[in-house]
Amino acid sequence: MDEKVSAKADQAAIASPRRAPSQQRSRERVERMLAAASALIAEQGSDAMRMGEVAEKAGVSIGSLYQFFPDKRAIVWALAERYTAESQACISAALKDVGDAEGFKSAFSELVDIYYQLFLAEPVIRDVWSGTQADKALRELELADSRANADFLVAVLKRLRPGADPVQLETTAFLVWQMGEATVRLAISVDREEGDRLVAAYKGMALRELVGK
Amino acid sequence: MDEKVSAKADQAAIASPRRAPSQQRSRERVERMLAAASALIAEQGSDAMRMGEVAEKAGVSIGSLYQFFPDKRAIVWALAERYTAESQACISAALKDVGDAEGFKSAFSELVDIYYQLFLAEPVIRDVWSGTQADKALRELELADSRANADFLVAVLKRLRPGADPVQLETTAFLVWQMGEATVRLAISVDREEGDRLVAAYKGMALRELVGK
DNA sequence: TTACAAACATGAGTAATCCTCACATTTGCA
DNA sequence: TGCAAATGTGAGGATTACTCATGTTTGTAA
Repeated sequence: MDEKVSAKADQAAIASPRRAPSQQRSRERVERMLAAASALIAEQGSDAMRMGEVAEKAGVSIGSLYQFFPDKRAIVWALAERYTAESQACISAALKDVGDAEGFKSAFSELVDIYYQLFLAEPVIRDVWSGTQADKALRELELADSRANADFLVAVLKRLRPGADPVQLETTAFLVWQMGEATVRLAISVDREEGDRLVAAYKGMALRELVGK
Repeated sequence: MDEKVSAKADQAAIASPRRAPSQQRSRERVERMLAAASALIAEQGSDAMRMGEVAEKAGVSIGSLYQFFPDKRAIVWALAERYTAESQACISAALKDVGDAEGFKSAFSELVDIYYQLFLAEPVIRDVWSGTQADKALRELELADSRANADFLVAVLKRLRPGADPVQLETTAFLVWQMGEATVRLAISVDREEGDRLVAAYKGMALRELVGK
């Protein structure tokens, strides 16, 4: 009972540590668990995902699941972290070699497309982020991720527009990036045609904002 | 069991109908239930809200709760619907008498401020919408709400820019409105100073997009 | 090879929680 | 006043996240 109380009091607490898999066998089993969770989330959403189903689909016992994941949220978190790392790598790669405004425009446009395709291909991503608002820890992971991504934008923009006010630049970049994430999430929940229009409209809006008309 | 299966199969199903309160006494009790739920959501979030607590706080039995709300989601839905109605009224009022571009600018700016204040003052609102992505029915309510609000914008913009392409206009208005909601939600989850900056940046961005530079 | 500790695996059981249902009480009205 | 419909109740059924006592496998040092 006292355990439950403390869990409530500190909702943002990171899941208490569990053994990390150190043997080949267990590493493979953990992979299977994550793959099973991913598939189930894609089917029904992370909320409807049942720990028993994850275990069954992964071919492990329920106890093994809890050997490596302290609770249900930790599984979602683990998947979220993977996508976060993936997206950051993708962004830094896309923006690394931008030299002028034209280069930025095409790099940014391509970046948005990649994101859009990623979300279209992996409905799990959206679902992994779905609990974002409800789960404080996930919300903060997402915010940190977004800031990190915006920082890439800021770094590039500072090169392109040396005279601009840094605070203004950071605010704009952060906002534009958040808008991009919101747009993509929105785009994949409407029909494809409208989604494409929305993404295109966002691109124009963002570019006007970031590099002027 | 078969009941459970059907519930899973149709996650978006609106909660099965329950008796609507027809007597004065029960109407008051339902109000108390919603007030209790609202207070609990403000404290701990809708996910942590316990039906037993709602009943206790409202001074009714658990059975009475289920007399009027088929399930937990229905309570959240009921609160969400109220805010939806409120916001629509607020928007239509703010945009009703807009005549020219200048009038639109100030009306829009004021509208955003009102929204921002509303979210700042009522953390329940954010929490009510927090499950939005996970809960299909809520997600669709939010989308419908957003479209309805964007339609107000479209109507005004058609008056201000008669020559513009209607599809383009609708896409932009819908996007800008969604961005606004995302901005406000973002703004209240960072510190006040940054939140203010983000909202201001959004206003500039949206107005440039909607009525040009 | 063998002994042994640490890592790993198991699944029946515990606790928390949503929701039902059989029965009691109150209200509006003929 | 009597009665049907509306409302009120809370113990208990059903589901599910998570634990733990116990058994099995693996790496390793003698």
